[in-house]
Amino acid sequence: MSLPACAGFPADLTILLHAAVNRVTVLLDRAAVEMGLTDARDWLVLAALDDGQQRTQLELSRVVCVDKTTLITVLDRLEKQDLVVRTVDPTDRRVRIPQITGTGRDVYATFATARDAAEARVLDGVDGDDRALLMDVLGRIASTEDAPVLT
Amino acid sequence: MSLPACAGFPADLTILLHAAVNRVTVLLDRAAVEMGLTDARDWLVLAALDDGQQRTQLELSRVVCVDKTTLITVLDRLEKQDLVVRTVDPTDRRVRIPQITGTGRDVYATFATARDAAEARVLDGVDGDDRALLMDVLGRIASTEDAPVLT
DNA sequence: TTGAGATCGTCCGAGTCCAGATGATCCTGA
DNA sequence: TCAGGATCATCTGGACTCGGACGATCTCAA
Repeated sequence: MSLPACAGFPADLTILLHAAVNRVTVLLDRAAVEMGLTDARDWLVLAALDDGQQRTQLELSRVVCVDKTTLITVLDRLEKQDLVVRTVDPTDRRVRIPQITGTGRDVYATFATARDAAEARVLDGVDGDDRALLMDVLGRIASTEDAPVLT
Repeated sequence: MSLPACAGFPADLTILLHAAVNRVTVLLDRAAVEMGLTDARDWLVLAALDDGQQRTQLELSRVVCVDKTTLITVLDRLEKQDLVVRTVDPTDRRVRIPQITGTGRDVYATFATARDAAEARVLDGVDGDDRALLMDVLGRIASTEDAPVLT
């Protein structure tokens, strides 16, 4: 998942986005392995579970943008480390409700501070207003509707 | 490579970046396959070659953030489609200099307009100043120095 | 109650990725 | 000239990814 640092070339939104995401991913992967997680996906899942909302595995896979079959291996791993448990929904025995455990919450909390530090470093020199704008625009990009047809 | 659209959850720089990059990747993958390219990497490579600069394969792999062994398969594919040729550096017979062909340039040009359209749609409602700022900040994130040590 | 169809999590297999090994070639110093 | 080491592209083995198939379970209409 980690890639070499991108050298600069023709600046275009997509290319810059890729480069930026690679940059933070490298930092966060490093922070993740330092606390026993193997991947960025691990803490993404923990982050999604940390809000306490009950989600089915399928919903979870959509939320964290991880393929449902890949999510299984992530959950298997996290469950083996006692960071997560799969509970059975009493009203529907098909579905599993993954939930974060106490230790999972602890691990995620310490990771979150490392993550915030990494993000702060990466945003060094960008003032508050610009940060807010950045987040806003990114959020808007992320949530643009799918084009009905692409001619 | 394509992922389901990300539902919104705790907004954090990394998560938003991932979501945004997924969003544009979905759009661009679609545009790419419509003109016979299989992947985002295909046009990334074409984009890098389009500036006419002579690069060794290793340099190219660094520029487009693609593993050198994976780049080989990408170049094989592009070469088979006559979009690219591998020339041998006359001064160093070890290295190959991949170069974009005329048809490669044509394909990339038409793709570039599709890409610009997709990006424009995604940035709809963001005015010029904010766009410039976005690109600037992304560029700065992408080019932050590697931390010497992470304590 | 029963049957058809939808939806869940999981499994399987073909395809892909990438760290490390390999062979070809270059460079440098003796 | 030549040996030793560096650097290039490529190959290879083992791990990972993900579309499609599967069994279990639910829902709803008859």
